[in-house]
Amino acid sequence: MSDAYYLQLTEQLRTLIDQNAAQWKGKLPAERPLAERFATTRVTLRQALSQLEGEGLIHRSNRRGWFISPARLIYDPTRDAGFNDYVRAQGRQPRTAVLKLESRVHPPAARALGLPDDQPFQHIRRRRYVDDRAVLVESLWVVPERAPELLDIYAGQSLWGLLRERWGHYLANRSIRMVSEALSPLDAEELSVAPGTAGLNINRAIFDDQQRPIEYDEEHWLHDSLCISVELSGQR
Amino acid sequence: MSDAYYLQLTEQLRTLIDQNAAQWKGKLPAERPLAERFATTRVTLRQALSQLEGEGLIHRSNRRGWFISPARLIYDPTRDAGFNDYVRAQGRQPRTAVLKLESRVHPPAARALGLPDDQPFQHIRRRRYVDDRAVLVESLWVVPERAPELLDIYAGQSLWGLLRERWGHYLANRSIRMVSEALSPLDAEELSVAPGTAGLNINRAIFDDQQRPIEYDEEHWLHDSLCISVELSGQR
DNA sequence: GCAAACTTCTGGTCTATACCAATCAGCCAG
DNA sequence: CTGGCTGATTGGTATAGACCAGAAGTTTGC
Repeated sequence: MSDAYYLQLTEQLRTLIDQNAAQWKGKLPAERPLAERFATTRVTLRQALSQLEGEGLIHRSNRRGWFISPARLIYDPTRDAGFNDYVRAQGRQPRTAVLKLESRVHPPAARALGLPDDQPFQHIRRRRYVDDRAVLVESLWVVPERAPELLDIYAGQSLWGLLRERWGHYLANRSIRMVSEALSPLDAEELSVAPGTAGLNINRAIFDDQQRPIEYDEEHWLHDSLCISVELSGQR
Repeated sequence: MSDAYYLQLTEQLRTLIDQNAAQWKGKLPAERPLAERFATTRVTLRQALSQLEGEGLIHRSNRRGWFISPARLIYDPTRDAGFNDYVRAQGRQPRTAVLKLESRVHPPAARALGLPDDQPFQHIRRRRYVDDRAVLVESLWVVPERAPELLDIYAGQSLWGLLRERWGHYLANRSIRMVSEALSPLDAEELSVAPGTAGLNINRAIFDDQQRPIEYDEEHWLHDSLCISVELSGQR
């Protein structure tokens, strides 16, 4: 094979990680020892590590080092099962941190819901974890008339559950958009990753069964932490 | 701002590209002149370019240089409108190249369709273009009983159209899986991009209205060339 | 007039080295 | 035992220079 050295390195690292995952407890050795071990420079080593990062095998957090990525979370954005149920059903531990609660305008949400640009929303920003790893940040923009006093009540529970139980909203129609992205500096910081880390942006506009707008949802996921899965029946 | 220089560079390049897109006709100047212009090294410049690549603003092809990426294709993997219709409806020019026609086993397809591992399939591999840019490669694995002589007939047209018109199959149930990935060396080569380029892997298992397996589909897209969009109604 | 051969340009890869800032582990004082 | 300080470690960033192989453009030769 006349492949580039960093590609060979990628393969060697892959098997090395595979073999030593248990004893390393999820964290790779430091870059300098690793580079020395393979008789190369950190630059080339990092190129190889970045490959594995792109595949979703490893990731880095802050400046703390390289970590082995857990299995992807299987996620169906078309269903309204709550995040918590989802994660637990896959034998993982969910957690949510509320970052912000405020009332504000947000033209992108307004447009997606067919409302005027100056429409105010109740804005909830939260960060979600799986097994103590932050995997996404999201902003929820809820139409105030549909859920009065939401901001006073909300404390991290399932929003869709709340909408259903307290205000009797059934989320019937939704329009979903998914785009790969590079995380913005803000999103990256809130997820403790480097700016520009690969991410997946999922936006949802949700209406009730009478086509009334309920909420707009902007999610920013780490690219390696989810596997989108949709089951459909009926001809389309 | 105390940001890293390469992040400032990213911003400067962004505006530079924005202003000169027309006169450059989609192709950026070579790396060396660009690096000199910003009084830095190619290494740092490439770091900035890679950021913009991650955002989907620019891409590179082969060793020919950096190019400005066109708008993303809006794509609904749950509908069975053909690729050609799709692309044309968005004012773009579709094209398909057939890379391979053969009969072979493929355990992943078999498993997804609930068939034994040694089940043979009719395998079609094709590359698809939008406005002469290769944006995806895909492998289709069709159950032979459902479409006899497919390999003799097939010449690049819409497969789903063929299945419907010639064999009367209505594709009723499907299970779709989407995962971000790094393109494999093979996929990367067929798309004329560097190995490990960011991609999006979309797999579909498709059944008819009697739950009989029809085909399995593995698509590998360039990450910057599509925007997934799904419209749903009815509670789920 | 056209195809083959050659040259130049360009991105892809790699080495060696250096400095900074965040992190972490260990020490020390209260 | 706790909280703050400190120094070593580590990832992130950057410079400077080099070589290779593929792509593109130009010249040559029939």
